[in-house]
Amino acid sequence: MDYKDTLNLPQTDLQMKANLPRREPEMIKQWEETELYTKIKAAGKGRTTFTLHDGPPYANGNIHIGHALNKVLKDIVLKSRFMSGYGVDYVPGWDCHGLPIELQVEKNLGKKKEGLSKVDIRKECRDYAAKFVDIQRDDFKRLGIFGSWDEPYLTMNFGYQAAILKELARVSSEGLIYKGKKPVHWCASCRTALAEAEVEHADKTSPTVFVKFRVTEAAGNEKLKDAYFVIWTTTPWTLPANMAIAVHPDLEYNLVKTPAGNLILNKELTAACMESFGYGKGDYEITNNIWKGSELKGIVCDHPFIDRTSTVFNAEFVTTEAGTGCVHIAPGHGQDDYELGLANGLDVYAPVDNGGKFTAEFPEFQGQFVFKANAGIIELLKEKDALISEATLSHSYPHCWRCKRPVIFRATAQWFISMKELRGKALNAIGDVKWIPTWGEQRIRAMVESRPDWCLSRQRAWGVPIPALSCKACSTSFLDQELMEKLAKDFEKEGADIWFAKELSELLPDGTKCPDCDGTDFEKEDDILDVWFDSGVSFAAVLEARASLSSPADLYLEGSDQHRGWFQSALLTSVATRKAPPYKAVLTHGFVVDGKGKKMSKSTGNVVAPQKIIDKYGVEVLRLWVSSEDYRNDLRISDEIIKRLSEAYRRIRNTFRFILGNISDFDPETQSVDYKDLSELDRLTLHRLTKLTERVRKAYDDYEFHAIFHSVHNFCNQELSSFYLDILKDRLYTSGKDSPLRRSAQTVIHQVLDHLLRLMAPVLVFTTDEAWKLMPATKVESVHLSELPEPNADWVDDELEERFKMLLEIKGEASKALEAARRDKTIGHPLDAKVIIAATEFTDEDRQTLKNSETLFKKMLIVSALEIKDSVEGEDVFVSEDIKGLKVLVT
RNA sequence: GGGCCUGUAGCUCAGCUGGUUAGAGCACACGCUUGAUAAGCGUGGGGUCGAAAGUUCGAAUCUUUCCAGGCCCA
Repeated sequence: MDYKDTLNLPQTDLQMKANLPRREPEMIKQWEETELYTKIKAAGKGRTTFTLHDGPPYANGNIHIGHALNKVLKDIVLKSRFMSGYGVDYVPGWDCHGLPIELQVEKNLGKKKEGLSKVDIRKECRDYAAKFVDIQRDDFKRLGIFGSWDEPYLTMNFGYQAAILKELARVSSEGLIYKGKKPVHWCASCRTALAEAEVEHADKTSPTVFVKFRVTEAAGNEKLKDAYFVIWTTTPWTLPANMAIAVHPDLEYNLVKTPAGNLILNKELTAACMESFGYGKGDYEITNNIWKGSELKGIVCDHPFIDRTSTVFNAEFVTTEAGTGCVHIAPGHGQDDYELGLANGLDVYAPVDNGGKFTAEFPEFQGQFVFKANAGIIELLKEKDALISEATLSHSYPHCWRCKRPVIFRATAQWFISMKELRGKALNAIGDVKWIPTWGEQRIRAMVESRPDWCLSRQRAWGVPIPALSCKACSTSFLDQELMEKLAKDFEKEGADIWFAKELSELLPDGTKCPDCDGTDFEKEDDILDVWFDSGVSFAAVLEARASLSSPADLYLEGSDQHRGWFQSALLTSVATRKAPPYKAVLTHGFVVDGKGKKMSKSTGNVVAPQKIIDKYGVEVLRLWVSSEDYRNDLRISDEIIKRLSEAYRRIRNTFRFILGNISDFDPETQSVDYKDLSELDRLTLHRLTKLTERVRKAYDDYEFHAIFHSVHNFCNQELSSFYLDILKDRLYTSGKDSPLRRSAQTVIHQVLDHLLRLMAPVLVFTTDEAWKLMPATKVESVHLSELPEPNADWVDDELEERFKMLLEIKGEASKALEAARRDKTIGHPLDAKVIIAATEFTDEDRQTLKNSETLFKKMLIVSALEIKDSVEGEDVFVSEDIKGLKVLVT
């Protein structure tokens, strides 16, 4: 008879090789077939709900590693919250409207799009978005994420579109919406506004002019009287819209006597300007009159050719890179100009029409195309003796992506949400929210404090219309409350397309009147809403609309870029309409960067695709990566990191496997050994398991997921593999199958595995469930329907822990002695060794403790014999350096 | 250029309100084992805490500057 056959060797169906890429999809299928998620939802009924509201990704393109990170974090949160006793439902969402989809659709259509109506385009966009929702949904499900995948929320659903309009009406009824002007990129040939994404930069040749503005009110500064501020511009055609001059408050400006008069210029730029003006050394004189920009503020000049003044303001954006350090400001034709104008109450003036031609507001040039008018403007400047010099310049200039023609910057009418009243309320609301990490509060606070009014309107096709009316009689443009409310009901049934498809007469409630002139004849306006408004109001469209969710949400969880995105759009719309934030807590994570901490980009070629990791290692390893990193900072990913993680995964899996193999003949119901009958070593393990459970549960509660991975990984290595389990092997393999020694070991490792599986289930969704199903006598069909283990107070034994501390320290020293003996070839396997330990200088108490532990200590060292003596002598004695008076002899 | 954030061994992380020779796991090297074996065990080397200056009796831990990097703006 083979001696081997008498051993109780491990037996289990949990394979050492996980084969995750193949197994995971099978398990997902199995979960679907057994309707696991339905059961989770059902189990949560009647419990306190925990609502994590999903921020909708944009329905365009395949998922990248950032999506995977975000979704896995959410999944870990919800699984752990469910297992902590909350009712949860993960309702995934998609952001479906907006420019990127519309652009892509137009690109795909190519020439075919000529002749297509807005409604046709919208249909194409809807199909396109739906396609990517499907693609992304499959990818997300593959990540092992549980959720209501069959009932996601899509911002293009009719119900959602209706909700958007209802919320718009609600914001409007609060009196927060107004129509104003704002400069946008405008293509005069396509007669449309362009978004940033539609603008391409290319070289263009422009005329450049130096223009002088005569000072008329010197603010008490005599030296400046009749002097001239000189500005430089590459767009002479914007001069009719000049409203001001900007100087930098901290730069120095000097007065220069020249043939063209006394000129005020930035000091550093003076020499270069004189050269540009064609003045030789003797032609000008730089005076000692120097002012800081801040001292020039408030000076008033005359516009060179229009009967209007132009005031000097301070602006930080003024640079000395080119020009004169004095900047021509036309709030209707530039972003900086616009903001400066807004801050100082300047008119957003742009006397240019949709075709890029001057309007009747500037009669001298009415009907002239702006770029053609440049020459005429320059002539006019000459006539008025305002031109100092002119030249041409080739520079990078924005062009229309479609017609490739240069675009202009032009103020157009737009709808806004005013921040005037809202800002203070939003800032207050920020204080009511828990921000994780805490600095998130400072970040969003600073952004809300400084953000301009929210521009709601977009001149595009794919979105929810802003159903504004324009009165044919008096040209007043307005939002009608009744119309919006009626329309919202219609959207619910037929979708937002009807605004574009139907005649106004079919949509308008009876008796609609112009608020200004009581007129009854209107035109539809066809601006659509900024998509940030769409997703912003998801608390209304989703949380308030679904029974399984609650509002405000318990948590929003997104990347830190959303402080300026969704967190803000949701906050503003919610505060505007509900007087309260839409979330109780906001958690942000960093961005995924490469192994060196650099951002990923196609051009750098350092992009890590989740699909590649999944195919090679499995989702489980990707999830482990998410859980191993401190997501509050940026998260690094590289081949090395993933390789390390896959090794860590194997270690954890092997621990599961070893325990499973050794409890295959164990029935915890009938064969468990009482705690009081367990050995000290067993109880020490239960004590430490309890500590681990406490730590891990706290980490879940506090969203400190990386602490979970590190704690569990350490536990598997330190406590189990290299200590407890290593010692246990002898007991498990050689004791009688039903002996108390073996059963007590099984009692403990069964508990250990039961705890570990449940503690890790939110992270290692596949492996824990696979192992769970192989556990003896599990009553719950899936680990995901179980609960996180409670720390068992009866298992805590700090005194025991303290006692073992000394033994473990001595064990470390004994290991060194064994290692030395092994090196000398005195021994091979420790089980061949006999060890004598002498505690010569120990206190009597410690020596007694040690002597009492002789048997235990022999097991801990896994040696054939062990003796504790008062002294030991000989050449081969190992004398400890770390523990005074400790000697070890190995024979 | 501005706001916010980050920078501890090859990798991922600890290191509490400043206080003994900076820790863990993994990886690496060497060895043992072949009764967790595409496994297990042991021992060991490795960082002065991004850099500099400062505050302090004393700093990885506080301050300033600089460098590198990230997000959001300009």
